[in-house]
Amino acid sequence: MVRWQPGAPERLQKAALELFATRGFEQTTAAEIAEAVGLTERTFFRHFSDKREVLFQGQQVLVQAFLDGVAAAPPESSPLEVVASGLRSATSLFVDERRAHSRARQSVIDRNPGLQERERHKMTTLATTVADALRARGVDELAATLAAESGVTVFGIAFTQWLRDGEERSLTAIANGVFGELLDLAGKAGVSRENP
Amino acid sequence: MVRWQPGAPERLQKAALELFATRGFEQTTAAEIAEAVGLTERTFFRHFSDKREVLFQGQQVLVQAFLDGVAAAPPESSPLEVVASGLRSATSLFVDERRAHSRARQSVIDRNPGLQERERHKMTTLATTVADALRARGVDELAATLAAESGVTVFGIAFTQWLRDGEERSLTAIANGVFGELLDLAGKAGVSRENP
DNA sequence: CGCCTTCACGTCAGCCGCTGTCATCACTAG
DNA sequence: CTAGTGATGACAGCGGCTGACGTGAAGGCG
Repeated sequence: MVRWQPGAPERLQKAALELFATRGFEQTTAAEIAEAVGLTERTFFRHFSDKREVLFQGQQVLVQAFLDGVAAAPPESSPLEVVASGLRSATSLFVDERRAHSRARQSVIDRNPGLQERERHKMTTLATTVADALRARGVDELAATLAAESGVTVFGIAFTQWLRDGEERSLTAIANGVFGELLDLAGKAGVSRENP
Repeated sequence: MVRWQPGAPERLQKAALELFATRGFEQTTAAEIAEAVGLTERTFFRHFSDKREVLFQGQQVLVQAFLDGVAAAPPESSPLEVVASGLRSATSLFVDERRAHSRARQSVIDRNPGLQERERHKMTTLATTVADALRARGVDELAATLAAESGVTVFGIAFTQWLRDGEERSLTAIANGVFGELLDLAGKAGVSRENP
């Protein structure tokens, strides 16, 4: 006789998403989530540092994918080219089968300011980590920060588009387009700066 | 005989910053802040929606300044040029006399993850507002979002540099340099994209 | 002058997020 | 068989935050 069912964190995450989707985030207590899978509130907080985190655990694989892409870039690449490589690696994680789940999750986040705060925080963490990786490649601090932040911005915009109703392109394709648009915008502003 | 001293929100903000700086954010209760200025915890939460907000009220003037700069840009400007105009307007708010206060405030924020989350959230709000202003000028959504987000990123990086020890340039000058570096980075990535 | 409304605040009760502490008990190494 | 190990339960407690209600000074108005 097993004393506990395995996979407590995963079960909690699943139950939390379902409850948040139906009742709303604030109307769901941590104790209710725990009870839904036969655990106690105290155990919930042993697996997740706070109530919001139950929706964000798993972002580490995204960070790692981005980093892998950065590492895969040729040594002579410019900072933004390195970031683009990370972007391709990170976006390739989000295959089409994950779109429905991502939509449900994002819908919950979009309805709660506190969750949006946490999401931005995670993106910032990602940007900081990527910037560190760039500096480790020899990129100076300002360029590294700018390139990393821009890459994460592109990811965020592309991800939002990926979840839109009717969107069928892959996240990688969308991100590539957004990245190109960014270069385009900078190009337009750049020429007018050179010829004022 | 006046029943209450005027300027309760300002007094609370001042006391909060001082207490946060000495004891730390988490070690300071809302009741203590209120008591320090002769008020109750309940009144604290009447002026600030939550404990963190006491450090962020006042960001509205920054948003407005950014918007004013956007509105002041010539109609034929490219999206990033419009954003650069907003950037100049926003950064001009931070005169040298404010540097000490900004440093103290930032020091408190940098020591608490929850406050960092809130700060990022405020920056995102700013970016969204600027993007709306750009779209109102006829910029398409993707370009508006990218340009606004890039502008806020530049602001954030420049602001951090402005607060560094030994830094003596104006925030506007720093932001202008960071903005130029962004265009430069994009230029380098752009040419290699055209000639792969 | 008296009355009445407004408005900023106080008081109180209470929920919930989150934490420290200690006990419990299947499982495992020896 | 015994001594951990590790995930969980039970419980007490603090602090953030809210709703409801009361209170008194300031100001408008007849």
